[in-house]
Amino acid sequence: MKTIDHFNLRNFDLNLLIAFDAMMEELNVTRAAARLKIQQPAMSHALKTLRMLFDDELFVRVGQVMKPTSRAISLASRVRSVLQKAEDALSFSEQFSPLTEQRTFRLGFSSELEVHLLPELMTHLRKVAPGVRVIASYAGRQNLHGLLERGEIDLALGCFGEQGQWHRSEVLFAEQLACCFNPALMPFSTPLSQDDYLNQPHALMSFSGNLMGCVENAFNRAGATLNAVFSAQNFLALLSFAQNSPVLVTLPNRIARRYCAMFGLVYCEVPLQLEVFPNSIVWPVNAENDPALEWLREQIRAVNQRIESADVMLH
DNA sequence: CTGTTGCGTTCACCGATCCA
DNA sequence: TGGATCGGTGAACGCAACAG
Repeated sequence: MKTIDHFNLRNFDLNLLIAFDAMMEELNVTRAAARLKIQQPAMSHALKTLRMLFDDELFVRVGQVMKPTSRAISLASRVRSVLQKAEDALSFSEQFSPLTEQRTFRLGFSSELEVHLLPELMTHLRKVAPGVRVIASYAGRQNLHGLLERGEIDLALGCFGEQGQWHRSEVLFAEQLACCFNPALMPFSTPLSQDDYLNQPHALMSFSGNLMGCVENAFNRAGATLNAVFSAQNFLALLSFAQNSPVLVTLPNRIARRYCAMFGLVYCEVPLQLEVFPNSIVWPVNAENDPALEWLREQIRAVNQRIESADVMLH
């Protein structure tokens, strides 16, 4: 194994590498300083020291951004690799022991997964890890990154779209859309025809403050336009609405299957070729090697698998 | 206990650049 | 062209750690 020159490293403030990495991320001294929770002059001093040590400007101002020099660009990946290894080494802990461990996990859920997966996950965790506690909160596309970045949640579950560079994700399952309606108010036979589906007023789940929410693009790509008259974040409001009104509710397949009958609604598939919506587990990259979170992800996968098998048996 | 050192902060000021 | 914004620099100061 190659030996480490401790004397040389002792004379190099490793915080400078963190400053360098922050500068590469932000390309702005003030924002890089804010990222490190120091003031801009301190960041400026750090940059000055880095310039002296590497004998290169590293970042030159071009207009409103600090453009990295070729030397900075070539250093970037090596610096990131060093920091990643340091973080991995420091975050390493003993193997997680579910039977004895006392730990509180903070999980962010999209609203449908909170209802559909969380109860079964909790039932499972109570059996296999009695010392584990869970604080669940809402996580959506808009607030996911902030929640993970600020460490307010350990991981998130839901349909979130693209992930940032500092996050890792794995697809848990691919969700399709389904629809349901009150047969007493809408006397359609199932499966629904495309015309019947498209010509009726619709109610959908939306977290973005508009009527169609994140499914809008999927319908656009399928060349379909829905007459959306109502959207809500909570699917119970949609089902309750459809119970009393002649309206088609389009919502995630799993939710539709499980809750339609409770509201006296008929379940059917959406008569369109729509893309699927991947529901993922998302966690910050710095928790990559946390054995407790690794264990938890495994439990989530197992519980999800069980739910999927039960759904298949039922339908 | 005291002086030294290192680091970060606030403050002030300057220069470069952007934009209305 | 002047105001706004941003980065760079230096002085003064506070604080904590450390050595003697």
